[in-house]
Amino acid sequence: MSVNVSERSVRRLSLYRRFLLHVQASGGRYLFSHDIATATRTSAAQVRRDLMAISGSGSSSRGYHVTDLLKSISCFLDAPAPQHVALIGLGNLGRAVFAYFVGRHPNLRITLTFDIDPAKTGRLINGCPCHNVLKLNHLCPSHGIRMAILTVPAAEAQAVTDMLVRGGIRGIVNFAPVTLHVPVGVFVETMDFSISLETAAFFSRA
Amino acid sequence: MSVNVSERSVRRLSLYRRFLLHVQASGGRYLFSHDIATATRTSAAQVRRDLMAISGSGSSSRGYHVTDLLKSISCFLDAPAPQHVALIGLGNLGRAVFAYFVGRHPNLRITLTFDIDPAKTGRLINGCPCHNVLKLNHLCPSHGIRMAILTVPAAEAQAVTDMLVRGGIRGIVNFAPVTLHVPVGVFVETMDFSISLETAAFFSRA
DNA sequence: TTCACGGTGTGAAAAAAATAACGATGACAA
DNA sequence: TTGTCATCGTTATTTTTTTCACACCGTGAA
Ligand SMILES: NC(=O)c1ccc[n+]([C@@H]2O[C@H](COP(=O)([O-])OP(=O)(O)OC[C@H]3O[C@@H](n4cnc5c(N)ncnc54)[C@H](O)[C@@H]3O)[C@@H](O)[C@H]2O)c1
Ligand SMILES: NC(=O)c1ccc[n+]([C@@H]2O[C@H](COP(=O)([O-])OP(=O)(O)OC[C@H]3O[C@@H](n4cnc5c(N)ncnc54)[C@H](O)[C@@H]3O)[C@@H](O)[C@H]2O)c1
Repeated sequence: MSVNVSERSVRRLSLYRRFLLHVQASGGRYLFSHDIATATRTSAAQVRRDLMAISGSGSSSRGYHVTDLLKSISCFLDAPAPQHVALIGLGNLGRAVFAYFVGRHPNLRITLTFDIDPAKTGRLINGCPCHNVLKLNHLCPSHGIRMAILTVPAAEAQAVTDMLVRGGIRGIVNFAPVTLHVPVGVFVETMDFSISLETAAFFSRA
Repeated sequence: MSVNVSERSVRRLSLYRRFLLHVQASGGRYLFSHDIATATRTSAAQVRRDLMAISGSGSSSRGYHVTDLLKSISCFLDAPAPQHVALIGLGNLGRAVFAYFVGRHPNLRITLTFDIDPAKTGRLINGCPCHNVLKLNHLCPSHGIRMAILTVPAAEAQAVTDMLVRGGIRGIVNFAPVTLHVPVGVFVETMDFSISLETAAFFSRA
């Protein structure tokens, strides 16, 4: 399934899908590769190449059929059944992310949250139970959770990551400004605001 | 200054710096390229190559002198004087980002904020004035602001971006889940939570 | 002193990614 | 029908990025 498709390509496919959903919502039926390209800031050749990899086929005269293409991309990107996600750390950012998340990702579902603060554990957050982080090892496997969103303080992030890995998590979206160390086979995506900021600062002067 | 240094290299240099600051704080004095490499999940050759580009030189017996290297990297990455930054959109995320930002980036300073909600404009947020977004065109140039952090709803992001560009902004860190269109010479870094999430979801199954 | 060792700096090689090129296809106008 | 045209799918080429390889250097032991 994931054979021969690079990380960058997956990221672009996800972008294409978002654009296609907008087009579909506003009634568009067909798109050319260069339409998708300009909307997502890439090249027509790149779009065709990415779509080739997932065998989303278009017609040379009308282009790509929006709904069909959406189906192809979603079939490729999404798991057959919704994936369960754990959220660790219900501070400012964790709660904001949870609120943002809800309703936006039909194929992903935050089913458990964890914190270490007794004021937060044992309650429901957005209708979702919050457990003590020590139960992570136990609860993630039993709930079939393979993905986590990490919004704990930087100093705690590696320790929590180790727990997540032991609990069988294979994909982590990390908001803490640290480089996480994980075994091969575990995917980490760090949303590093500081690095992005410094990078933008640098190139704003270039 | 920025000649011959790729975006990826800048990003890594920023990571190296963060690690070096930790090492410095805990009293470390020298590091080998492979130390930096393992800490930042890259290779020793990559580290040496990146550092070569900014002429941060090390000794073959002791490695790199932490403080000297920090100086070299900071001299390369940072502007001679602190850069001024505007923050647009003081909702949940905007306020969280502002709080996070404070004290963390000595060489960057959020000097103005903007919103469209009359309940927010005209006040001080963290001691920083919040103006109506319509004044953006006028105030950014007069305050020497060349960078912006964008935390407005997705539907507003492009319109606000257009204002920012007209106001002379050259670097944008965008949190809205949209692909922004800007003229060449303007750098956009989109912190795209949805795309990162979907990418992690994909590779957690790979 | 002399040698072995482990590291740096850097050109060469390899790998990965993006771009360009081009035959094939179908729509449409003449 | 026939020719033109724009776009697709795919292969080839170019560019970018990473990794490899190795000469050279400073240190410490013999
Ligand atoms: N706030 C932002 O805008 C922002 C921006 C970028 C990055 N970040 C990063 O995101 C992370 C969270 O930021 P925040 O502002 O929400 O911080 P916060 O202090 O508000 O929240 C942290 C939460 O994690 C919990 N926690 C602490 N240790 C834990 C552990 N071992 N296990 C489980 N839960 C634990 C705390 O109880 C708290 O609820 C930090 O790493 C921060 O650097 C935040
Ligand atoms: N909350 C999250 O965790 C999260 C995560 C990822 C991405 N995002 C994105 O970040 C952005 C902000 O999210 P939020 O949760 O803070 O939303 P929010 O609605 O709480 O805040 C948006 C703010 O922008 C202001 N605003 C609206 N239109 C404006 C305009 N034209 N000019 C200036 N200001 C304007 C509003 O008054 C409000 O203060 C959204 O694009 C969202 O998709 C949020």
